[in-house]
Amino acid sequence: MEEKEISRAVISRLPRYLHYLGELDDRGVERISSQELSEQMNVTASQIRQDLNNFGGFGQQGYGYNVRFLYEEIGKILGLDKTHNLILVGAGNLGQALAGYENFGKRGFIIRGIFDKNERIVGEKIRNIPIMSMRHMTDFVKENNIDIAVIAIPKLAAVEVAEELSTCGIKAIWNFSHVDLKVPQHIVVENVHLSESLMKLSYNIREKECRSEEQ
Amino acid sequence: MEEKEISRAVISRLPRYLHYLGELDDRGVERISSQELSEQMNVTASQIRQDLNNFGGFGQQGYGYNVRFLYEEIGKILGLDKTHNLILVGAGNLGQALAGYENFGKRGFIIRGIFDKNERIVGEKIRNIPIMSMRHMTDFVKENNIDIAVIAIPKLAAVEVAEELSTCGIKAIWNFSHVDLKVPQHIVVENVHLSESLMKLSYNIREKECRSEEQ
DNA sequence: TAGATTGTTAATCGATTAACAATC
DNA sequence: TAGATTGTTAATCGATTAACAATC
Repeated sequence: MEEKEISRAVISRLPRYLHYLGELDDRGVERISSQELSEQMNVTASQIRQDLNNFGGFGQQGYGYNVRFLYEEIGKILGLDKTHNLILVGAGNLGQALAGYENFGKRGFIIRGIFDKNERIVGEKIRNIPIMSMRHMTDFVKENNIDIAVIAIPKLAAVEVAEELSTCGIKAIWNFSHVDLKVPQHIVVENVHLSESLMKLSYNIREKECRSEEQ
Repeated sequence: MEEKEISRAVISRLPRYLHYLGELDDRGVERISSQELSEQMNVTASQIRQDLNNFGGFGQQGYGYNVRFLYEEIGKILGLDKTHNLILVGAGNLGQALAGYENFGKRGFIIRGIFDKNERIVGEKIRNIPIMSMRHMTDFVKENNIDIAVIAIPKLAAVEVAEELSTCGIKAIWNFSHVDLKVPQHIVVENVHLSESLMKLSYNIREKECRSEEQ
């Protein structure tokens, strides 16, 4: 639909707009100006208007933005108006944590099946979702219209699983393993590298200490 | 130590350099040029050299970089040469997953205690780390030289906990709750907002579909 | 109509890439 | 010394901010 490619930076701010608009809506706020929103979110009003105008004019001069309307439009931009079928690969601690997240379901991300290489837990259920054998993963993906695979297994296994998934029509991989997966271009990969996040935190501690010592 | 502020973008690439250098070292590679590394990592050689030279000259003209040496220097920059004492707030699925991550310990991030508001599990242990009552959290932080608190609880509780933590000498918060915490300036906050990551993924699926339809 | 606030263009700022002199 | 590759300066590109005309 859209012509020009929209920058990563803009996209990564959309969920945060959605979040704040959702809260405003919950509090019964009907309209908001870019100025007000910018103060709450600690960004510039100009940035908000620029970001939104990548996707169209959602506001009205002299009025601002309708909170509910903007919330829903951003939801649509992010594809939250559609249901996504997920599988979860890896029923370890992290996998279980992800399976337990109720928010995902609310946003239309539904886990349809869990796969684990440990045959002893195959047949069990987590949150009423069956754990199945890895052998059946690709067939399950094909037969159940699965869009997204969540990879929550160690990195060596992750590389193999990503390869298998590449061949069976998956659209995206949400990767929690600490490795850069190589997949065909038509598959989207979104990485959550927790240890990288923790290292950034560590850097910032050190940096802040140095700074305060200087003074 | 360093004079000029180093940009977020640079910092967020350091863990990835570390990762690749670690793998090279494991494979016994002794030296590497920015050119070679750039090909493996899918970035420009120029960017690698620019990034590194924010922190000093780690290479040698005509030779390149010593893998082991660079690995350790980046580790130091990221503060991985020091041990960090952590507490984990929230012993739910996510908390347990985080407690189980052996990689963190290897990098010097040691979880010293777990806190949960569910008094029934207080006294139990996860990976040999005791679960304690929330009432004792601030004292524990003070007495055990805790630098980092990992917040893995729902957002309402998270806001309160962050406030408590602000008063007892914590240096940083690793925040997994879906809320922007407001803490004093001297405290570092690093957010892991999983639902935002999933929304970005969702956007990219939609975007890629539109693009392929166009052709 | 007057006031407010958007949408959008122009200016600025910062980050990335290219180029090359320095040097191992 | 010749070749390679860094460290660093300059050029380009992109993203953010400022400004303001359009318009509700």
